[in-house]
Amino acid sequence: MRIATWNVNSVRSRIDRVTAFLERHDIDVLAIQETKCREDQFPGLELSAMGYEFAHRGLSQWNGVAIISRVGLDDVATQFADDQPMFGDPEIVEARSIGATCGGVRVWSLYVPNGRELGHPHYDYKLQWLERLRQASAQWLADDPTAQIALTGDWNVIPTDDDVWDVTAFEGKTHVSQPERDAFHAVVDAGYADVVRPFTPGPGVYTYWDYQQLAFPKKRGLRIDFVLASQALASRVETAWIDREERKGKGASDHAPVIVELSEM
DNA sequence: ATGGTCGATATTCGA
Repeated sequence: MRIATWNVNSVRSRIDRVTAFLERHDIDVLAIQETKCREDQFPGLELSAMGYEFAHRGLSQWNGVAIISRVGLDDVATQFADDQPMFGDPEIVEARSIGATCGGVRVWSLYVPNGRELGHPHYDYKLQWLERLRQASAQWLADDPTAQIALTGDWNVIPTDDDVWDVTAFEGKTHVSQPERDAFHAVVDAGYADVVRPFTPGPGVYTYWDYQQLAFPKKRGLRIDFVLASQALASRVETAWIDREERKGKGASDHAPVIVELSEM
C-alpha cells in the first residue's frame, strides 16, 4: 500500500496535478492540506471517476484538509480532540485536521498553524495545537499500542538545522524556534517516528520551496512535511521518497509530495 | 532550472 501527503495550495487550481500524481505514483491514500475551499466546492468528480473516495474538511478559502483513498475511508473525524485549540474572531476550530481509517491504517491529514511571528497570537495557537495533538496521539497508543497510525501533513516546523537551506536566515523567525522544535519532537517521543528521513538522508533534502526569489532553482528549501508513524506502522515501511519533480514547472504547489510504501499485512 | 510569488467569496491577507 502506498500513502502520500501533500500541501497542494488550493485543490481547485491544482486538481489536474493531483489526479496526475495519483496515477503517476499509483497512490492508494493521499492526505492533502491547504485545499483552500469549502466542502461544496471540492472538485471530487474526477477523483470519484478514478475510483477514489474522499473526505474533506473545508470552511472557507483558508486552510482545508482532505483524505483521498481507494482502499476504504471509514470513521472520519474532523478533529483530533473535542477540545482542539481554536483561533479567529469569533474563535472557531479551523479546518486543519481530518482523520480516517484506510486499509487498516488510521491516517491523519494535518495542517499545523503557521505561527506567523514569534510572540504573535498565532504562534501561541501553534504551540497549543501541537501540544494538544501530542496528548491525543499519546492516548491513541495508550489505548492500543499495536495501532497503525500515520500523522501526515504540513507541520510548519523545521526540526533540525539540516532541514533548512540556511538556518541563519531564520534567526528570530518561526519554524526553527526551540519551543516549536520541542513541540514537534514531543510528538515523535510519544511514539511516532519520521519514517521518510531514513530513505531521504540530508542535508539539502526539502519538501517546500518559497515561490519568491527563485528559491527552488537555488535549492533554498525547507523540510516541513512529514509522515510520522506509530511503531506498528513504521515496521511496515519498505521505502519512502519526496517527489521533487512535482515542484517543477508552471502551476506547481510550493510543496512537494511525500510518499511512503508499506508492505502488505 | 529552463524560473525572478501565488491563491482566493481578492483589490488585502495569509503563506
